[in-house]
Amino acid sequence: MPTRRNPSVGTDSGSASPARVGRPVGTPDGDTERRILDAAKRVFIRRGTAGARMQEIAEEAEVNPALLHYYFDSKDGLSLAVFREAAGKLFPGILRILSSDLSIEDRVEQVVHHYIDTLRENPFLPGYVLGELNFNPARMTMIAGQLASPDAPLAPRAALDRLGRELARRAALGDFRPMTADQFLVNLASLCVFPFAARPMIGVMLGIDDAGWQAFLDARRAELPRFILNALRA
Amino acid sequence: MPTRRNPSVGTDSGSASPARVGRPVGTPDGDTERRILDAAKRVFIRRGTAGARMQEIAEEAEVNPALLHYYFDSKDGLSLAVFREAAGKLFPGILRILSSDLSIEDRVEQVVHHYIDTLRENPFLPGYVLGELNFNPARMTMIAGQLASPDAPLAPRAALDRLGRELARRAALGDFRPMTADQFLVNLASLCVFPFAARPMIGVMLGIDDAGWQAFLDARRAELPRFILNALRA
DNA sequence: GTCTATATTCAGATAGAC
DNA sequence: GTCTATCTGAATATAGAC
Repeated sequence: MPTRRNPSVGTDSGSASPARVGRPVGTPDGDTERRILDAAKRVFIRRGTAGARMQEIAEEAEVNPALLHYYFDSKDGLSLAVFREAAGKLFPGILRILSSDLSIEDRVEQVVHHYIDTLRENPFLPGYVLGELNFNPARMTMIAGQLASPDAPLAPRAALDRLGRELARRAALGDFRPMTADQFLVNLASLCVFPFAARPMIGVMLGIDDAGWQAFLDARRAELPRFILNALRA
Repeated sequence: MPTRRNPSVGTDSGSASPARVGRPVGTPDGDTERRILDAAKRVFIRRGTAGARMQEIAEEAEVNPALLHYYFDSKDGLSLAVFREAAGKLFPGILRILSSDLSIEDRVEQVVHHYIDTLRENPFLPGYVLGELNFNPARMTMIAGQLASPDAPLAPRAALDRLGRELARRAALGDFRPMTADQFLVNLASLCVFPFAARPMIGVMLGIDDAGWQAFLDARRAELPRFILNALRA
């Protein structure tokens, strides 16, 4: 039975320079736990949780398969660690920006730019997270606590209520048409995230290749804030 | 080796009333092939393609597990049949409406109502199709031919070009801000489809239960057309 | 067309040496 | 901490009787 069951992923403050004896040739002596997690991220995102194989992860991490269990106990444990990291990239950003003191106009632009920029670098994140949540909705409540982080000091509901008051204030001023914070958030997330989740579908429907996709994203990044603010306008 | 490898799913014009001998008690003598496909749809959508088990499908269809192979050869064959049907519910509708001769305004409203109404009845469809396409993008090209059906006489690209000309005409009239048909289509699909794919996430973020979700959809169905048309307005 | 029984393959997990 | 060797269970698939 393994001894070191993974307590909770993160920057392990462990022993600085481990013995080099027995380490396979050609393998950089980086933190094994980290290497496994990074490989797992790639494989889980590529194949989905159910489709991923521990074997493939071990190969991609260039470690012995048994080590996955040493560090993460089970496939389920590993997949949870991966999901935590993935969700951590997707959720806190928008909440932080929407909770800020910027004008609604600036918040919209920042959200759009934030999402398009980060998802461009992690294009498969939305598909993975959405898929995972569909097949295993409990995962969402598991990470709910993580949503209100030091990064995003407000819990979602509190942040949304505050946003709703601001929207109502601007509506009273005659700037905006009335809209609940809930619909506003969903509209924003839909327009930013969906295109990435639907990338393969869009590619075929629009008949575009990778270059066309990048151009499409460039245009979208520039146009979307105006589109949203125009929709909001009274 | 099975004899009857499934040629192509559909209303099988097969022998009307099969012999009742040997049929398990309590089982309605409906078309077995159809029963399998319906059960498979439910299971694949619930668990994802990789997570689904032939065993579970057989139980849900109340047929002997070996029959799945008799009718559909392999798990892969069955999953393809399921995906075809699912995609057939998701794609042709929007293309048909967008290709129609209605005003842009009416087309937008019809698309919104069409999607919210059909997805309400099949809430897991988007998550399943998007997930499947993410892990197996080739499936999209496999069904590309199906997109231009008798239902939607135009191929996607042709339909979009026509739509683009109409948008340009209305922009020239000063009705709309300029927008490509590509962005227009993605905006529309995002706002209609994403909320269903993200249902579990939204439930937690907004802190709503099933009743709250239905109310949210009611509001959305009513507001979304105006939101979109307002965004489009010059 | 439907069933029982079984072959085969493979994945996740563990024991125990080093 | 890392390795080899192996167990165990499960899942897809097929053979062949009826």
